[in-house]
Amino acid sequence: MKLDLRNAFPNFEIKLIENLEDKAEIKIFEPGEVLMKTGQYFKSILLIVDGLIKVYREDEEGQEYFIYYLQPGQACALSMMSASKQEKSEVLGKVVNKTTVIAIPLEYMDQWMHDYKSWYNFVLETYRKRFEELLITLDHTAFRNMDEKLILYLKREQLIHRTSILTINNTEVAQELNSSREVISRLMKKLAERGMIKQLKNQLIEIINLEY
Amino acid sequence: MKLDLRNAFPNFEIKLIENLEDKAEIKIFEPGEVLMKTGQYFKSILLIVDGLIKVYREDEEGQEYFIYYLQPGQACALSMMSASKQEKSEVLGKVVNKTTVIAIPLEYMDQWMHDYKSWYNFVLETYRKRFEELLITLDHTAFRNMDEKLILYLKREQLIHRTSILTINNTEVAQELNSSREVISRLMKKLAERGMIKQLKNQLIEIINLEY
DNA sequence: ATGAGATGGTGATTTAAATCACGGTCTTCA
DNA sequence: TGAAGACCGTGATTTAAATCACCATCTCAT
Repeated sequence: MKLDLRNAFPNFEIKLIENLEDKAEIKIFEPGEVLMKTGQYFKSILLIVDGLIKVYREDEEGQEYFIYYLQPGQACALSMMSASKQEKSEVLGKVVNKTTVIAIPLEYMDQWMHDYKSWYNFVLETYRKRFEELLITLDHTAFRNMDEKLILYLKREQLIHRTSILTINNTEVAQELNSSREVISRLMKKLAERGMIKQLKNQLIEIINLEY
Repeated sequence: MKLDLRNAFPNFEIKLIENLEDKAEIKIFEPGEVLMKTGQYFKSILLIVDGLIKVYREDEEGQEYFIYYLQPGQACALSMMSASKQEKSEVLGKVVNKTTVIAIPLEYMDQWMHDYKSWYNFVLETYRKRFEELLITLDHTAFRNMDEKLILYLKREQLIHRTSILTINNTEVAQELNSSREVISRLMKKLAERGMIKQLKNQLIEIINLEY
């Protein structure tokens, strides 16, 4: 099977792409599957070629708090950080859309950092991006009330799915925001009253305008 | 002035230490001073040789939410990540104890990654450590009630200062936990009732046992 | 078509936390 | 020494959110 790595990772050098095609194992995941589990050892670095991954932080009771998305051209930062030692995953990664990842044996991490400038830049950029996303998530969590968190959540969804019609399951949103279904239900109603969203049939909502 | 860099960074190669002594600018900060401001451009990578730094995330109203400490032998991860582009600081760093830092011009970052294995390891380890600390902070923020947050806060303080007698200012704790003085005051009283702490004179408390 | 299971809406109640209001106790320094 | 300023404690009230209770839909497989 031939992958279009150039498309997903346009900044990679030709040599690196060739090396990737040679060394990397291709894995396909279906929606709902788990890409990485909390506590699981990383055996390889994971690069997302296609699809969409949702990353969560879990607490002891199994509550799954949403932290960020991973998209094509991105990588699981934690799998990279574990390169040297045998480290466990600190997060849970669930497949949203059918996803193609390439898994690179950990030992190439350091070697390629040395050999390919584009890999070096990619790794540092990955760290920076994930760190910043985490800071933003922390902001939302620490400084915002639930109504604002919900609005920010909807904005993220709209942005990531590039559509103003979202399939939203209140129960799931509640879990991901560490709230409860009833609260989300009432807040959704308020957003609709404020004209920010329109509640359609089923589990569909239309985003009208999420700016206050 | 001669710095004991070997002591603060025991894993650095001799050559790297020599290079550091040559290239780095030494800066001394007094308690209360600001090491890095949110929005400020990084001109250099900051390594902590001695002292203690408290790092905060700020919201628009200037609320300062505590995220983690930086200690000798550690570095400001964000200053490293900004190495390539001109990036602004996302956090606020305040000096707790008189602190000595060495400031390294950004251009050496990439060069040394190439030249010194110990620098490479240090940078990756810094990223990993900060990322993990941020995840832990997020846990506390997302999953814990204020009483638990306070207990975790006190544990961190005890650990970092290596003493069971803490100088605690309720007003400040409230700000750092994004709560209010009154709430902290009442929770402290409860912790004292449960025998977990003892409230001494002034702003002193003694940690007895913070495990439930 | 119907009953099970998943989802959603909503009133009532409880709880955690924030806020208000006020008075007390230190420290300090002119 | 005594007034200002920085803390702290605590009752009362309000607010945001969680929880409880219950019923309404919707989906889907038999």
